[in-house]
Amino acid sequence: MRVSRAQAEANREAVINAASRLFREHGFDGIGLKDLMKGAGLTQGGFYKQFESKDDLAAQASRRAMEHATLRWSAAAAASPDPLEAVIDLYLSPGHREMKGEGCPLVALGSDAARQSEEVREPFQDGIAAHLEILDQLMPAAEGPGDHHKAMAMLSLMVGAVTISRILKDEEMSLRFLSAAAGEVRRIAASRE
Amino acid sequence: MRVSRAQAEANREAVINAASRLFREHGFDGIGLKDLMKGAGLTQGGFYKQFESKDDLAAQASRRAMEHATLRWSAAAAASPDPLEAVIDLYLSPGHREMKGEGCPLVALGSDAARQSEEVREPFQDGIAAHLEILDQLMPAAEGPGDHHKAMAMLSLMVGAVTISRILKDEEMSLRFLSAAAGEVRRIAASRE
DNA sequence: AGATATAAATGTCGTACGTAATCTAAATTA
DNA sequence: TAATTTAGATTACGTACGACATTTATATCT
Repeated sequence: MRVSRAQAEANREAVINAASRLFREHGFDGIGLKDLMKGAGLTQGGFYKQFESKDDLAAQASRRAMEHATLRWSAAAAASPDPLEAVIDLYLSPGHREMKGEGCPLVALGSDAARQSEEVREPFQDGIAAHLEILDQLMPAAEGPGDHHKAMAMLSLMVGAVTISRILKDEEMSLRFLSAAAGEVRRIAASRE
Repeated sequence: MRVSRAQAEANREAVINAASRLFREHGFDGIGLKDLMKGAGLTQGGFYKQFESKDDLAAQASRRAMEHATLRWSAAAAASPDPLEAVIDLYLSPGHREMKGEGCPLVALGSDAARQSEEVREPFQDGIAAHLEILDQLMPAAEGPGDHHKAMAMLSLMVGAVTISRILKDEEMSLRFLSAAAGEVRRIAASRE
């Protein structure tokens, strides 16, 4: 049964949103079209009326996820008198570690993404660039334009730490990775040059 | 057709070695039993005589991969007058970035590993601990016993940087992530306290 | 030589992605 | 408004491949 154009558009959005969560939870290869569509309350059949392929959906869902992550960072930064500390608290926290489906896509899908097509990697690249811009604005001494040396190290450190903290079974060790990373992120931000 | 006990053991080793490479190249869900066995020159039929399940093989292949990675670090460190620099050169290099199948399992499978069973995560945890020990020995001022604060930050930074550098399509940006990470790893190692 | 262990072949059953036919209601046109 | 066209959604299907089990033949070991 056909639905209104507006409804169809809403359905498409729902599929992208569901996929952006489900891919993060199960990996790109860990979930099929049937369950992706079911996650949006639809059936598999209509999929190819909305998307070219699973890869196409993966690219759109990745973009959505990266944009949400960027927004979370800038919202947290804007809402706090100490923006850098707000981002650190948000990201290097046990809460974020548990948010596999809603957390940072670089953590949930980073090693997966490296194996994907260029269409899927592109939104990751754009999101990474956006994260670097935010990090640069959080630092006291602005860097040279387009340098991003410190921001790159901070982002790498944060992504690596949460990734490792999700692997570890040892809860204490997992938490120590997060706080060690938090300490060094602060140090990098504060360092001059 | 049966083969000698020694041959059977060699076959099992070959499967584990092939799997440790193939899982890193394709992800745990990205390759099936048939191709894993073919990678060792065998057919699928004999699989369950050698392994309990795919998960069992994933755990053994992950352990093999992490142990190899640990050995590569200590070998590089032992062979150089500047051990820390040797590890940095080995790890934060374009060469390692391209070695998806033979490189660090934390980079190739990090976000995958976080979704796996405890049997698979355990070898990752053991390998992470071994890496921390090596890093601590590379630093001028030894840390308090069992602290590993700086080593944790260094490992997180290195893993995150190579992961991100593999995602990026922009070659220059990818290289800058690696050298930014190298610079900050040196800085962390040199920092006192 | 006989018992046994093992690799290979084959089978099962579920699910993967993608396609096609069908249905229904919205959109378009007259 | 009524007739026609178009398009979103559903069910069903096809082919391939997923993990895992069973059977078969043969080479090794007692």
